[in-house]
Amino acid sequence: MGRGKIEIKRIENSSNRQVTYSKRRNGIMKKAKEISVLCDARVSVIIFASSGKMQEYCSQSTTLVDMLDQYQKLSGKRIWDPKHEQLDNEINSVKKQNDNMQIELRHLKGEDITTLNYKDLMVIEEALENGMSALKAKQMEFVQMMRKHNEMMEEENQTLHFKLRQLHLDPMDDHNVMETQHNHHQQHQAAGMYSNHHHEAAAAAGVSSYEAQMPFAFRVQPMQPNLQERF
Amino acid sequence: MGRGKIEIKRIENSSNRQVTYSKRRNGIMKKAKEISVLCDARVSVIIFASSGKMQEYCSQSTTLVDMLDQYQKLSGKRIWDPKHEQLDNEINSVKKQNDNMQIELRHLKGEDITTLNYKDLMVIEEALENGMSALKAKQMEFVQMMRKHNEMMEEENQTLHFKLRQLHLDPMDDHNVMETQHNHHQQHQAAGMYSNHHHEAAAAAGVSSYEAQMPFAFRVQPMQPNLQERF
DNA sequence: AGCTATTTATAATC
DNA sequence: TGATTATAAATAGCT
Repeated sequence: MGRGKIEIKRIENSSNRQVTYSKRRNGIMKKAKEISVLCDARVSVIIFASSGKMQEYCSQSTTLVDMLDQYQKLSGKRIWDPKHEQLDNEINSVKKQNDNMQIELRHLKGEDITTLNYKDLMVIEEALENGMSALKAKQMEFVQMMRKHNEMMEEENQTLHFKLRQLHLDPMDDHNVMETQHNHHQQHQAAGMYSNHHHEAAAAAGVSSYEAQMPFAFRVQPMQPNLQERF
Repeated sequence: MGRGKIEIKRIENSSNRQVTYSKRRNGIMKKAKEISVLCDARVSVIIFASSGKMQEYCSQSTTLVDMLDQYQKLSGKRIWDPKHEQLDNEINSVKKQNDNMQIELRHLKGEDITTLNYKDLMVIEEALENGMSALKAKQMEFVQMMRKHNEMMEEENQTLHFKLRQLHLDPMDDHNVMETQHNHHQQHQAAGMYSNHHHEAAAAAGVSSYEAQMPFAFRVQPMQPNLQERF
């Protein structure tokens, strides 16, 4: 129905194809609307262009889901169920993984091990020992970081002491010294389990006893700001 | 397109309506096929007559389910049952659990701990220590079980030695003694890492040196049959 | 269901 | 793209 008759086969000219697609698609949609009105029918049309663009029509009186539900009933074909099955399988597989991990986790935490044989226990022991040694290595990193930090503080401390001694007659400075020493005690407590490492570091660095007992003194800004929040 | 023009509104004459439905339905299906061939399009048409009768068309190259899947993606509308959503949620929740467990597991194994802060490390350390101590307790159970078993063997051993001494002139018995001692050596090797525990146990029990060097002798049936397979 | 006069869709063209 | 138009196709009303 046009200036010339055409064969029903793929239109090779891509631009012609696009034009024809658009015209005929509109035609189909129009026909779908018409039949649904004229004949009281329910129609669903979904159409994808080769470009991937989609267009749909669904009669006013109904919804796609309703139609598909009825389609399933009448055709006996199952639209939803394969999808359900797929999801069910996925759930089961993931749950299985989950259970296995949970068991492994509980074993590593020393739970539910009463039924294990000796070989299983050996495997767990090895895992725990590996974990523990990696952990200790990481903890040691922190300790080293702390030591280094403290050493720097010691140096700064000494420098500041020296400068202070040169100005020891200024009463304003004396006042400051008292305040900073008060702060220092709070910090020392906050350092918690690492305060003793600090002393070791001081001893190892060969500083005097008096200076070793003055950690963190006179500090205003932390030299490694991010260090604090990691502890 | 017919002998007369018609208005697009419900055809009241039921038999006319039925005839028109049939003709136009065929027309739509034909058009659907044509556009899918001419323009390389994928088309799905589902149509229900007011009588309830259904007819469908779907392009050769595809399936209804595929089209609906793509429809969902492109339109964002949800076709699939609420049940699907439920399943999807379940999958996501289980996967999340899964991920968390995996992370915990890796941490306990000493993996991926470089980014952790000190508090996290302490938590892991505590878990590892708990696990280790539970493990050691369980291992100790095995050792105790083994000790007990060995003690019983020692007793049995002594008894049998005594009985054997009373019969020492019988040449048939002498022959038996040689055979059982041969067996005993094989068993001793098979005991593996626990052979030394056995000796300790024997020493702790206060048995004589000679008897301590004769473990598992003369045994025909294991006294705790299930013990074997747990090692 | 077929037929056919007529309307409608659309291929070619601008 | 969009409009036009000659022509093919669809189909309403009839049998």
